Amino acid sequence: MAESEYKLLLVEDDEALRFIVKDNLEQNNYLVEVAENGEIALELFNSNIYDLIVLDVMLPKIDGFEVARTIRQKNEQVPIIFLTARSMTEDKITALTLGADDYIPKPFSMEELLLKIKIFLKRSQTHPLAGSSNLTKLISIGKFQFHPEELTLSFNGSSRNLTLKEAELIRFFAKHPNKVLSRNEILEKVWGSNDYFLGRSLDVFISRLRKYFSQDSNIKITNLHGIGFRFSIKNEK
Amino acid sequence: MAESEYKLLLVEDDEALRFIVKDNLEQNNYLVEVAENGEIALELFNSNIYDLIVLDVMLPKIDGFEVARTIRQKNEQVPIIFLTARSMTEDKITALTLGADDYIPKPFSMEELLLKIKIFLKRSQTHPLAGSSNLTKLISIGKFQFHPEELTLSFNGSSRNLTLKEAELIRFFAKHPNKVLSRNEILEKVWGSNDYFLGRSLDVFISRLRKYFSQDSNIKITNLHGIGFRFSIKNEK
DNA sequence: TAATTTGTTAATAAAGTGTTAACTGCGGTT
DNA sequence: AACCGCAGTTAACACTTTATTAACAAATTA
Repeated sequence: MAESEYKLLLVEDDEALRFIVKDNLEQNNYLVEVAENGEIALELFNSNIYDLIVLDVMLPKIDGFEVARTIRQKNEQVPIIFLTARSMTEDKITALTLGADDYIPKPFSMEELLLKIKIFLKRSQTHPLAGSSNLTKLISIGKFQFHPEELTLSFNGSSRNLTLKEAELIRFFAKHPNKVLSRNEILEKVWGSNDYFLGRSLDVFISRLRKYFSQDSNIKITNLHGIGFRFSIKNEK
Repeated sequence: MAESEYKLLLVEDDEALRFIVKDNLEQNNYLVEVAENGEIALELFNSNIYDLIVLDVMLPKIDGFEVARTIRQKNEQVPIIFLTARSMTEDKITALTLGADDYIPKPFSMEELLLKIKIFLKRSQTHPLAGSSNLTKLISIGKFQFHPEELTLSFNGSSRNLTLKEAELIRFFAKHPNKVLSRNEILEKVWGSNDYFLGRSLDVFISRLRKYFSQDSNIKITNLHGIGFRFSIKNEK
């Protein structure tokens, strides 16, 4: 298995490079989603939880800094690694290196990128929600708004409190929408271990989440007999 | 005998090289299918199950990266070994060198290729369905689309749910189309063991699959009395 | 034709799931 | 220290889904 469970967002416009870097990151057990421009990047960021963002500065339309600024309004912590051209002016580079973020000049080696990613992820490990990820304040799930920090799930003005495990399970599902997740995978990642009774516990939580999300018929938790579950979000038109 | 069980796809436009490499791989007990360009490669990939892909980067029409990207959309795990020309730009090569995928600069030695293949196959153990490894998201079987992860078989817009065993059996057949498979082989690979009653169980499943595939007269499961079965797909013109 | 193998449907047994409620352990209160 | 409230686990029970076994018909082989 060897799952790192970390989810990264890679923003890069050059197609070949994007493919190679994505592929390499995946081979190193990161979950990677890609955006080829700033708009798509922000869209993705709004409805997903990422542990780290790799961001090319030179992008069509909205440039990398602009994207970073917008991201920072919603999330002050998620590490951002900028991919910069060699031609960057001194002041911009120094501005970058001061914060928690970092930069890598092109052309770069995968070793270098992997190493920096590793360092950042290690550093940003401390937070209340056990598991792995860094805190995004708000995640949209269908008609709902999920606040991992607040442990709330709100919809249509009203808000419901969640327990820690409920929140972690929702977060895990939100991280892998529309994907078949094995019982084993869920238990390992959310509960940390896996035995018969925890499996039943999972069923109890599933049952509860179904109730919570029942107001939005586009959100479903489907069981695949003998395998696991799929948290699916149909985006309506 | 000496069946390696591993099935490879070799994509290479140079005819002589293609022939030599294929021959060499076969000498080493790999099942090898070849494609001379990206289009054919993708076509083959759509209706076959491969354990590893050897992919020339320089191809007519669609280049190797483009092929790889398309493959990765459907299968995140299958190892890809790139054959690259020396002329590649620095950053792309360095980006490649680290991941689980690999590259081999031309000209290369067969030893080198064989060694890398061996390493990759060992690492990416081809697992049963439930373990979700090297799963292609979608495999075309005649008019049908088979989704191993989702456990569905769809055709003409409508989709039917499969059980785990049904899916495993279909997957096994799909990997060895038009080949005679002994009862023993099927039972060992799909059921894990072999006794009289499991044999009868297999017959029940065969019967069911025949029903599922009956809408496409080009797909047949033929019994060879006293021997086993052949899952055959006639490609229409 | 007799024996064996296969095709098919139905019956049975086994495993997995959905749900509610009871239990357990723990931190915080009185 | 006894009590409370709560989150998470375990228990219980009904129910669903799946795989295996049984039963019998049909086909094949010797």
